[in-house]
Amino acid sequence: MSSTPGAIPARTPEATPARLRVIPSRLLAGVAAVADRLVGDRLAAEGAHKWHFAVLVALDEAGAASQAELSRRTGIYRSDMVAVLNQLSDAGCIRRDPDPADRRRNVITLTSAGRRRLERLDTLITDAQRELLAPLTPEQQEQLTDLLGILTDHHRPQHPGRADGE
Amino acid sequence: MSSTPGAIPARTPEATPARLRVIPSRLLAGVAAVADRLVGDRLAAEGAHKWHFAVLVALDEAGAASQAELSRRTGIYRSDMVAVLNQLSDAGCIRRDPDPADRRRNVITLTSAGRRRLERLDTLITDAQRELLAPLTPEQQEQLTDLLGILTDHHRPQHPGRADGE
DNA sequence: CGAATCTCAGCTCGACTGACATAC
DNA sequence: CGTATGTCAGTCTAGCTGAGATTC
Repeated sequence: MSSTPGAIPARTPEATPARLRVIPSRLLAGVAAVADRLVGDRLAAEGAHKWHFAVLVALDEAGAASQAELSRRTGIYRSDMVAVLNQLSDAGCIRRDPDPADRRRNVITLTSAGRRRLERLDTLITDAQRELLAPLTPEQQEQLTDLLGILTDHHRPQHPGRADGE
Repeated sequence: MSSTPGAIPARTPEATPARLRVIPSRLLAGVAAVADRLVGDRLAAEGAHKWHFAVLVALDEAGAASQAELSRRTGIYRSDMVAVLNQLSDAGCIRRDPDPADRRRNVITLTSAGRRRLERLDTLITDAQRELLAPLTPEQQEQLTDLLGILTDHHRPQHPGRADGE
C-alpha cells in the first residue's frame, strides 16, 4: 500500500516540474533512454548488441569493407570495433581476411550465417521501434522520424551551417 | 587538406547506411547526444551541470523539499543527489537544514543566490534548445516537443498501458 | 518490528583517448 | 617522411546497486 488512507492532504504526486517537462533536450534524453532499453533488452535476449546490428547492416548494404571503413559508417570507434568484430567472427557472422592489396587492412565479409543473423536482429529491432512508437498515430510516427532526420542531418560533427563558402 | 585533388574515383563518402539512418531509436540516440553536448558545454563553461539546473527548478517550482523528494522529482538517484546538493550548497545556492518535524530528513531551501543562479542557467539552457532546434520551423519545433511529450507520458517506469483495470 | 532517509562506497557500461607496431 | 590501420590499454562519466546508521 503506497496510498495513505485519508491523512495526507492529497498526496503530492512528486511529478516532474512542468518547466522540466517541456525542455526538448530533456525529453530527448528520456525517450532515447527508453528506446535504448527497448532495443537493448530484446537484443540482449539473443546475446546481441546494437553494434552487431549496425555492422551487419553496413556490410549488407555496402559490401565488404575494412575495419576503419566500417568504423566510419557506423560511428563505432575503431578501437571498439575490434571487439565487436571478434564476437561477430566467433559467431560465424563475418570473415576477417587480410587485404592482399593493402596489408594493413582486414577485409570484413558478411557470411550467409551473418545474413541470417541480420534478418533476425532486424525483426527484433523493428519490433522494438513498433513498441516505442505505439503511442503515436502512423502519421505522427512519420513526422517524428522526419524531424529527427532533419536534426541529424544538420547537426553533423563539425559543420554547424555548411563549413565552407556557404 | 583532406580532399584529394583528382586521383581518387569519387571518394566513397562513408555515409551511414540508409537502413540505419531511418531507425527512430538510433535517430533519438544521436540527436539526444547532440542535445546533451549543446547543453552540457554551455553549463560546463559556468561550472554547472544539468543536475544543478534540474534541482534548482524543482525547488523553485514546488518549494523546499527533502532530498528524497527532490530525487523523485528530478529523476536523480538519492545517492547521487548528495554530491549535487553539496556542490549547490558550497556555491550558496541552497541551504540544507535538518527537518525538525522528521529528523531523518534535510529540508532543502532555495536561496536568493540560488534563484539568481537558476535564472542564469535557464538562459543558457534556452539558448542551447534554440540552437538544437534551429533547423526546424517554429511549427516543427512544437510538433517535435509534443510528440516527445506523448512518448514520455506513455513510457513510464512500469506502466505500458494503464497498469490497472484499463 | 518494517519502512524511509541520508550517506558512502562500489559496480558497470558506453563513449572516448593514447600509444604502439606495421604498412602504405 | 607523414599518414592510415588494427590492436590494446586505459580514462571518465552516468546510471545504478548495496549497505549501514539513524529516525520514523
